[in-house]
Amino acid sequence: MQSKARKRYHHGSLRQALIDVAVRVVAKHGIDALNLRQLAAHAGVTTGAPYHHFANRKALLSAIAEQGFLRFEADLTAERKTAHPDPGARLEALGRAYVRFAIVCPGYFRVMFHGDSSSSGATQAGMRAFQLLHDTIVDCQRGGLAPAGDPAPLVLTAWSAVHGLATLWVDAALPFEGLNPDRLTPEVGHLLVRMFAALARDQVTN
Amino acid sequence: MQSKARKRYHHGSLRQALIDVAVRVVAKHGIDALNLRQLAAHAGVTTGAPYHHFANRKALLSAIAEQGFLRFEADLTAERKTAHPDPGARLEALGRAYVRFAIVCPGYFRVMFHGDSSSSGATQAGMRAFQLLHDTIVDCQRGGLAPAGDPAPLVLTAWSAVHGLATLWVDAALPFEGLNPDRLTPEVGHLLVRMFAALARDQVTN
DNA sequence: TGTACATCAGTGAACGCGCGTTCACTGATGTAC
DNA sequence: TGTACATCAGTGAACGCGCGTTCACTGATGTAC
Repeated sequence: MQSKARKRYHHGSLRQALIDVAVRVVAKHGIDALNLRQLAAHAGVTTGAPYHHFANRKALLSAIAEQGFLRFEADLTAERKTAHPDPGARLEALGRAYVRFAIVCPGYFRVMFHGDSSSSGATQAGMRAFQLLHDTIVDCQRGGLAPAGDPAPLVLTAWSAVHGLATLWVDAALPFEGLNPDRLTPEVGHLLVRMFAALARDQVTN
Repeated sequence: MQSKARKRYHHGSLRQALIDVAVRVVAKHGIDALNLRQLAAHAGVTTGAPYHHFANRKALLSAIAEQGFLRFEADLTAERKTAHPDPGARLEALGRAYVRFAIVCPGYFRVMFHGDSSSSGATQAGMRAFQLLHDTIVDCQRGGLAPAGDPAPLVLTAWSAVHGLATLWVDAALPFEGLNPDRLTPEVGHLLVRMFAALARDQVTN
């Protein structure tokens, strides 16, 4: 279909096509390697064409970040609608969705967190994703599955753990052999949830 | 002393001076903004001079990463030599040292984890730092301060949490108000250690 | 159903500059004798 | 203690190119009548 589409003078969906190619390039070679001329070439279009859709390189990155955050939020929100036996399971699913997003869409992930893009749409979607995690942890507290009190440290700990795991993965910065994150990722999520619950029980006992 | 030193034809320690300036630039404006000409200018030297110390830009980044990892390792190792009441306290101190390094030296931190530099010196220092965390967690297990069994998930969880916290901080990617990481960072470390211990007790009880 | 015209989204050539890198040179430093 | 010479670490000018960005243009599309 690409070969047919390429013949047409008007691309039809160049904006999204550019974003798609860009995400793939960033995933493979990092943000620095992103270059509008090659991008246009990959999309089968001349160098000037992208400027009908993005004011400049930075605007493209902003658009990618915004779309990334929206998809990210959608992934997490989908998890809320899935039936989970209890808030603990939901929390674990949220964490896994977070890491999964980074693994499946490393291009988006990189731009979202290193693109220096602070579009309001992006921050808002990021905030909503965070709120989801926050609410789930509060639900855990109510159900006795997380220690009572100020939820902020719990939220930050969970957020840091999944973000750290995702980041280490995407940056291939796990400088140690014998550790297989692919296998360990679910275990980490499960461990966190079990630890929340254990500390909650501990509090009740004391 | 800079003004005096600048008059001399030979700089004396240009190599380190360049690294120092580079780290400051990266801390402020990111790796992409690092540029050898400006760097030379900041160090009070002409454009060609850096090439007597670094083969090219990439070599400079590698040198920064390597030095960063060595300092990082030294920071963590120093914590091992400090007297701590128990392995749990040592683990907590290690975590705080990790995050502190990122906050104090964001320039090094960025290059270490995004510089695409994989010098063997750097990876080896990174491995030793990781080993330190690993050993401390095993000590916790022996002391009943962490759940028994395969330490790998515990290690990865702890590593992810501190790395995530550090990364979120350095990237200023904490997109939520009302959360003050400066205050919360020690709490996160403390929480993790307490959760390890709680889950350990839980295992004994069952 | 056809024609005129505005608008949109491409083309492709060119501008221009920032920045990595090179090179012939020169001043300073250290070492042999 | 002084002289000759090798070597190191600067200078400063220039090369060259990759890449963002612009611009006059042209082909396609949609809408009014």
